[in-house]
Amino acid sequence: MTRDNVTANTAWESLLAAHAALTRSFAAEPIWGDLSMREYDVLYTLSKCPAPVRISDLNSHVLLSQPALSRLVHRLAGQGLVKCGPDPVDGRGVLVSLTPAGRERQRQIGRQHARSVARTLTASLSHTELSQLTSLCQKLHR
Amino acid sequence: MTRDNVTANTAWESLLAAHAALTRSFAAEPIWGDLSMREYDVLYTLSKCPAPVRISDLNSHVLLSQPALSRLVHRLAGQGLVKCGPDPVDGRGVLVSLTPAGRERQRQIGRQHARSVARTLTASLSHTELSQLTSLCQKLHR
DNA sequence: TTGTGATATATGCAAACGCATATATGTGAC
DNA sequence: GTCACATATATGCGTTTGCATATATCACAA
Repeated sequence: MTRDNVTANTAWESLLAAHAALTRSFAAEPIWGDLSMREYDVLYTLSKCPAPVRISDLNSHVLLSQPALSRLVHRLAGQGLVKCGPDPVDGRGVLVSLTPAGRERQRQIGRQHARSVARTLTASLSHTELSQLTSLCQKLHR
Repeated sequence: MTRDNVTANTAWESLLAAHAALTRSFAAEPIWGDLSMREYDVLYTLSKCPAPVRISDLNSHVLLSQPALSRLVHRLAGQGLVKCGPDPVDGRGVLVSLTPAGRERQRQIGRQHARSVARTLTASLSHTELSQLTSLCQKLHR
């Protein structure tokens, strides 16, 4: 294996380790109520969408199989946090959007989670380093 | 929210997105056989340990609850890929290690996976950038 | 040495997941 | 229009997960 390949694999392993450690740390925060982090992730994704989104579009943001996401969305709908409606343009699609209750719940959790993320990451990295990390990760998923 | 906090949250979101996209891409490779990526992850972690490891030590490397990891390890033992033995020093502990078959299986999958990781990451980042990413991620989980 | 609390792993059980596939709708060739 | 194929979501089902808790062992004080 070439040196570059070793470097690439080391980088991936570091990213995995950082992801696991930080995720575990955030999951331990007592801010999630009766939601799982995955459910919150969907609420968060929806909160950044100006218009209703198809389940398949959501699926490209969430690391979950299509059936699992479909059921997750319907669970959230059952709790009144999202609304599922037909897509007028494509009868196969389902358009998902936050209800007011869902938006409120996302904001409430998101406020605390954002604080926690900021506290943890700024404890390890400078402003410049955080920007570098963002830039590198963005290059990675294109 | 301060500028630094926004930067930290942006960085975390980028890392999450990169992790999800790359994980999905690697999972799609037809190299895993009858193992899940989580099961491979345990084999890989074991392959880097010179001596048998306790389940609780494994658990700090794998993002999985203790009962789930315990059952995963016993599944792997049932397939003859790992060996579980008592810890002579601490009767509560279970020491886990790769069997020859497990080591062989890890190597076989690992070879192909490492190639795939290298191909994907070097396509997006230079050698220098990969080193920077490693350094930043390592700082993150301390 | 016995009791008390901590730690390592295992187990019962309901919930959630992934895979395969069904259903419904869209798209384009003929 | 209709047939064949592609796409979006849903459902059946066996497996895996997490939570709560049980069990076994350790550490150490009385």
